[in-house]
Amino acid sequence: MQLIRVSIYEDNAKLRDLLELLITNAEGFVLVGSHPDCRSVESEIRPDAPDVVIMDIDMPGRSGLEGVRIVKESNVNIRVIMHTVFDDDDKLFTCLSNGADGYLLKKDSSAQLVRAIKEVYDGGAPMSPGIAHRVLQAFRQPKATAKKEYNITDREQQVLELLSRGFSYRMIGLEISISPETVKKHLKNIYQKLHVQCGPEAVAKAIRERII
Amino acid sequence: MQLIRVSIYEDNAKLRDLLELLITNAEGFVLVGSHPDCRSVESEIRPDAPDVVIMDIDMPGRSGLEGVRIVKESNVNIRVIMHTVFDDDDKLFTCLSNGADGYLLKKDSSAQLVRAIKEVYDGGAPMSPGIAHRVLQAFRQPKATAKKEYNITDREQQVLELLSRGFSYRMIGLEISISPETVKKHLKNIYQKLHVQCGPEAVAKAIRERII
DNA sequence: AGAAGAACTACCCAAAGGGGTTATTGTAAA
DNA sequence: TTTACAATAACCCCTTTGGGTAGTTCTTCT
Repeated sequence: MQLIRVSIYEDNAKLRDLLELLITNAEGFVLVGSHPDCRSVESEIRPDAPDVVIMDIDMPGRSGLEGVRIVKESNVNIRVIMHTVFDDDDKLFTCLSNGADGYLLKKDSSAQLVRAIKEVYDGGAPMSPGIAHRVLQAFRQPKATAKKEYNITDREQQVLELLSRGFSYRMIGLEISISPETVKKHLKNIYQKLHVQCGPEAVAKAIRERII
Repeated sequence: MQLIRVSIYEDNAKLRDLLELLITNAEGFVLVGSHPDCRSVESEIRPDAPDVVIMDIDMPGRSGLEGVRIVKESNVNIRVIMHTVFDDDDKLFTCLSNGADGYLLKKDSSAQLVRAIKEVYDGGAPMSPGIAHRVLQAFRQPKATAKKEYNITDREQQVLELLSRGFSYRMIGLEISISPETVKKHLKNIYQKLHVQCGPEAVAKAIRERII
């Protein structure tokens, strides 16, 4: 069986030593790199040639948020597991959009970390339970929530939707068989309800709040 | 320790029996319901009062896609684990947006299912490795991809971004210190490149294609 | 029964948007 | 060195947008 090549990025020397020990002694792994920060990731990643990178987020000079992006840009096949104390949404989703393949909290056990490395190597996406839950929650449709929040009526939503598809007031009126003046009135109400000034801003807000 | 109340929705009688047996014999669980389809979820969910629901997707009459939505509408605190042979993206993401808390494939082992029930009850989000990977991939930013696709320049992107925030041509010009006429010129080019007719449509497309 | 609000229409008017055209400058690729 | 194109700016001209105001009808809630 092929050994899994693991590289570590972790600024805390004690924890880094611990991780080194863990990887070195675990069955099936070989430690190919261990670095205190991401300042030279670009030049380290080629000689290390890891299969899996364990990446802390909070490091001096250059954070793991950038680190994961750079590693993934150099080679998408390298799996990156974030390993951090942070569990705030901002950092989490930044990591994910930058290409992280897993997200573990430092409070998780060594055994879990070892399992996670195997899992990510096999094409999985290991996450701490709470993290996984937050990720799934991001897919939940607030649905009518935002629409209700702003008191947008069905008709207003329909007008907004047509506006976002490039229809002029006149065309919207023809499409849903009302006067362009009424279309205008609906939009005036929409702008008030969404607290925006104009069409483009309304469309942007409506899309971002999932109203349309 | 509190027993975890589990309810099953599975049309295959053999598998349903197997699941019943599994739940009944596993430590810490109590089986409170077992149904061959979702046709009467609304009326079953109250008397069953489950903590966790195991839900197949492909069932006669009403699919688990609707099932999970209905369960979650009745009570968001009930955790729902999808349990299916399907692993196509469409069904997966429909489940998630309908509120599923976990997603296991039937090829996974009984032990994994038992672990998953405990995990979801504790606020986690158990997923088969391949599923978790697909979920994370959905967060990956195509980033500059769409921008490149349409040949949108940095300046054009910047103008578009300000437009989406409700700035008029004049205000955009003041903001980035160029003439409003130049702003107009940039937008004319943007509309051509994005194949749209007007501001609202451009903003809608730019957001949906992740250009801004 | 009365109040509230959604949906509808209309008019005035000023500001903004958007198509077409032309032209200069700087930078980067061929 | 030519060529291409991003970024800049300006002009004409017409359409569209959006604020203000005022009013009708219909449904729904109290």
